[in-house]
Amino acid sequence: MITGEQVIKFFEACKNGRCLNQLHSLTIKTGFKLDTFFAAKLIDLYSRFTPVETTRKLFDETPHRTVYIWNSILKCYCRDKQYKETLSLFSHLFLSEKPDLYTISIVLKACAALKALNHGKIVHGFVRKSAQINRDLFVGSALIELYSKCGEIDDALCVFEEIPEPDTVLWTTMISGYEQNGEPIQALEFFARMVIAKGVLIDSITLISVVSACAQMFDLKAGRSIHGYMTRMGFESGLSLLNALLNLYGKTGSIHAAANMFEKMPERDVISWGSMMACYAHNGCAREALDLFDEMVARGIDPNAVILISALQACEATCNLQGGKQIHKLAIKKGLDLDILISTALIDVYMNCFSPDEAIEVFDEMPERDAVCFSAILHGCVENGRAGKSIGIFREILANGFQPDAFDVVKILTACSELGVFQQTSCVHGFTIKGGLADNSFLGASLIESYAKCGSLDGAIAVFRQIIDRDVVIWSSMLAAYGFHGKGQEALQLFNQMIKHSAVRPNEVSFLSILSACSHAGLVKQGIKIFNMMVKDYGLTPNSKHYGILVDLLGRIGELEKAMGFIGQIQEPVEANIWGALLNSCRIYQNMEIGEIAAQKVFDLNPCHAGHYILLSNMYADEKRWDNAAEVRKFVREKQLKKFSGESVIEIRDEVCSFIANDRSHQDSKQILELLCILEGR
DNA sequence: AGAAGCTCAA
Repeated sequence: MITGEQVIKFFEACKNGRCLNQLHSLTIKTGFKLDTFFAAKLIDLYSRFTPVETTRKLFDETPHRTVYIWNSILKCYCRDKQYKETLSLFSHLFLSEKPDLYTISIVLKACAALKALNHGKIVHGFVRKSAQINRDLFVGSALIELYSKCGEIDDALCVFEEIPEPDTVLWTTMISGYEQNGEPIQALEFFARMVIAKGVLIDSITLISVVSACAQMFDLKAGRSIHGYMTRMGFESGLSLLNALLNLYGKTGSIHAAANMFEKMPERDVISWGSMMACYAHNGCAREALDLFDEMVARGIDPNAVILISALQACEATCNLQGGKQIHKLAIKKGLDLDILISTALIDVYMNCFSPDEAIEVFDEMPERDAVCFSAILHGCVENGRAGKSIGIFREILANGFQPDAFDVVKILTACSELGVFQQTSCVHGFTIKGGLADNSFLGASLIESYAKCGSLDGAIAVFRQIIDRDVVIWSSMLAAYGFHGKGQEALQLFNQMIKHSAVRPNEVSFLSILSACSHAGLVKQGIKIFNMMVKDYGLTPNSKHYGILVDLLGRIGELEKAMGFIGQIQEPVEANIWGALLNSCRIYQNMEIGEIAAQKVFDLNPCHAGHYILLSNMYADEKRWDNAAEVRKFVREKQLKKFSGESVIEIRDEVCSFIANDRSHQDSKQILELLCILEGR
């Protein structure tokens, strides 16, 4: 017969899990009936050292189950993150046994992890009925955790306030609750309360949350003073705490402080490496982030999803497609490629590296999608000239019940403008009104631009008129809208209305719009007057785009030398099209001298643009310098330069057709007519 | 008899 004392000794020996099998076989061999104490001990040991299934088997074989035994199996499932199973077992337990403090704290933990607030509230109700459970600190901390994980931090505070003498863990749970719920100021205020509270010790876990709160606020000053406090109180060690500090310095852009800390750390884990990488990646040192990633892998540290995301962001920032692809492969190898955050990071990398097809492939394979990844693919498609695809994505966003934000709508309007699709623009307009986004000024400006670019000046005017509170962005976009349509006089009228009858002061963009409108409409004198107004009356500094238009305007009235003089004043690198505009004017006024200078500049800046060579060739021809003309044309032939063709778009029902407006346009029109016939026949 | 709070991305 085995004595109780022997059993206890055996359990002591089993604490490392090694003698577990012997213990179990002993129970079977000796025919020792599992009394409840013994069974409970055994299940508890099994739950620590064996897979859940094995423990479950033992549990199922145990005939008489005490609360202690139930608790062991509940803890086992909870530790294995099988929270739903934990709750389902709890409901079974409830039928036969009365849960104790320990049961309740496990169940509350499962509710918190599942964010099952209603379920948790029922358990809370049960807690309140028992005075003993209600004053238990462990249950209290589980309740606070439940409410704070479910975003109900006020309810968490209510629980906390009811506890007469909260201990360090309870205080810390509250502080971290505020921090996790994006309320770092309250977290620090709570910490201040904790510091002056009597008889409560602050430990390193408390400080982790406090430091994180400082990091969340990007408050280096507060962080430094906490660091100072830590030094005074002797909290200079602890990996997690050092990691939190590393993150603080990283978030506040103190690269040196972070790198210094990282170097001096006695030990580092994945989080240390991840924090340091994120610090580099977010502070414009993407190269260093990737170097660190390589070093980490070389040292045999296994990168997790967070690390891969940081590495992908570093690739994105440096347009490192090769690196991105390598990390993609690694993610596939680790089975992380379908993770929603990894997939989103991959989409961002591919889109930023001008590889929309790869990004779309990643997107198509995602098993589940959230609003963030939809935005990523939408923005990426628009940026990469996949306007048609982006409209499909936008429909998918709506079909999946996600609410696009103003940024998404601005992007989709860019796509509409690019395609020139009036009906789509009009639909999106309707959506902005329904979605309550009509107040957004950037969205209003996008709508104006979109309508104008889709050929509906009336639509643009209607949007403009409906906006009561017009800011400079709205005014500028309306000026630009008149400009697109060659309505120079209307643009000038609007500009006068803006500067005389509104409180809005035109900025650089407004001037660019009005100057461009003048240029398109051939209002040369007015344009030059407005340019002078911009510099003298408004004290704004023109950039190369403003100068470009001025050069064009001066060129039109033959002030070629003056125009060239202005080009000399441009501070930034001069774009090819500015010299191109001057070259064009030189042809009109037959000024070969300046024309040759402009041509040389334009060829240097953009050697592949056939149109500029043809222009020069025509100038030589005008002067009857046939040899020079032929020479230029021969050059174009030899280099196989082609003139870019203009492209037109029409919208038939919901099909978008584009055709190229060159000598083949006849064929294209025929195709469109055929398409029309098919559609009509439907 | 058995127990709690935390750090890297988004």
